[in-house]
Amino acid sequence: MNLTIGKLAKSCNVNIDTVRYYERKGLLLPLRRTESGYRIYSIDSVKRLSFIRKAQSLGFTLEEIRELLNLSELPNVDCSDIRNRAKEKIRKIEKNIADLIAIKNALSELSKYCPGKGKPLSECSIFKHFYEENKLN
Amino acid sequence: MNLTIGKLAKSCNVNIDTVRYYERKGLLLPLRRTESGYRIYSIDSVKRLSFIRKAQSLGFTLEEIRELLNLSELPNVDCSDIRNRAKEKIRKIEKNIADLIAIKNALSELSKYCPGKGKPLSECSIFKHFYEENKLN
DNA sequence: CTAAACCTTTAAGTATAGTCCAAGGTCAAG
DNA sequence: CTTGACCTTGGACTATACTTAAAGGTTTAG
Repeated sequence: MNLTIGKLAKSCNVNIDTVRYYERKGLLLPLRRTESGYRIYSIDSVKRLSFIRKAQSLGFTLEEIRELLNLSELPNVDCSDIRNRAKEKIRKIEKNIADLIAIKNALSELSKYCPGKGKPLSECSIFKHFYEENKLN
Repeated sequence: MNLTIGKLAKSCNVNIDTVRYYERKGLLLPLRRTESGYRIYSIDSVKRLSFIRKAQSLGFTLEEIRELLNLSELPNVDCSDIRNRAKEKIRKIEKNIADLIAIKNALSELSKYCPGKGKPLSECSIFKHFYEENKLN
C-alpha cells in the first residue's frame, strides 16, 4: 500500500507543499523514489504525518515534534521519556497562560478606570498608562 | 529638547534598529532631519516610543498599536473608543487563554494514562493518541 | 495519442518583530 | 586634524510554519 505525495497529503488533509516542507525539515522522509523521481510513501508515513498534525494541535512545535519522533526511534526509550516531554510542554503552556492572564488583568484594571463615553483621551486611564514616564532610565 | 536616534533609543531602552523599524512601519516618525540627514526627535517621540513599548507589553501587536495611535489623532475620539479597543483585545486574549487551557487539559489527560517508567512506547497513551487513525477522511 | 492530472525543482513570498552588517558620511573632543 | 563615537542606507538574516510561483517532466484515463 504505497502512496504518492498527493495521496498522502490528501489522506491527512494536509497541503502537498506542507509535506515537502516537513521533508526539508527532516520530519517525514519518503520510503523511496520512483525512477522518475516521484516520492513514494508507505502507510507508516500516513501514521507519521498524522502524528505530526495531532502533536501540533496539542501545541507542540515542529522542533519539539522532531524530538519526540527522534526519541521514539532510540533504543531503551520508555513511556516515562515521552511523559516527561509532555509534562515539560504542559509547564510551558502553563507559563504561557499565566503570562496572558497577567496581561489580561492589567488591561482589565486599566479599562476599569477609563471614564468612557464623552471623555477626552487626556482622561483615559489606558492612554495615561501608555504615556507614563519610563522608570527604566 | 531634541534628540538624535541613539538618544531616543537609549531613553526607552530600545535597540536603535528597532526605532528605524518602527519608522518603516509608520509608527514613529522623526520630527525632522538635519541637513546631513540625521533624524531629530522631540520629547513627544519619547512618549510615543514609550507608548508603543507599554502597549506591546500588554499584548498589543504593532498593527493594533498603530490603530490606537491613529485613533488618538482623530478628532471627536473619546475614551470609549479606546476602551472598546481594550475590551476587544481582552476578548482576544481570553480566547487565546481558553485555547491554551483546552490544549493543556488534553495533554494532561493523555499523560495521566501513560504507564510511565519501564513501559514500552507501544503502551504510551500519548503516542497512541498521536498515531490514531485520522477521522477526517 | 492526447489531455488532464499529477509530479519535480528552486526560489521567493507571507506574517511578526525585529537584529545585524557593511560601507561610508558626520560630529565633537583633544 | 585626527580619532572615536555617532549617524546614514540598503540589504540580508533570525524564528516559525507554511504557501505560491514558474517551468517543466510523468502518468493515467479516454
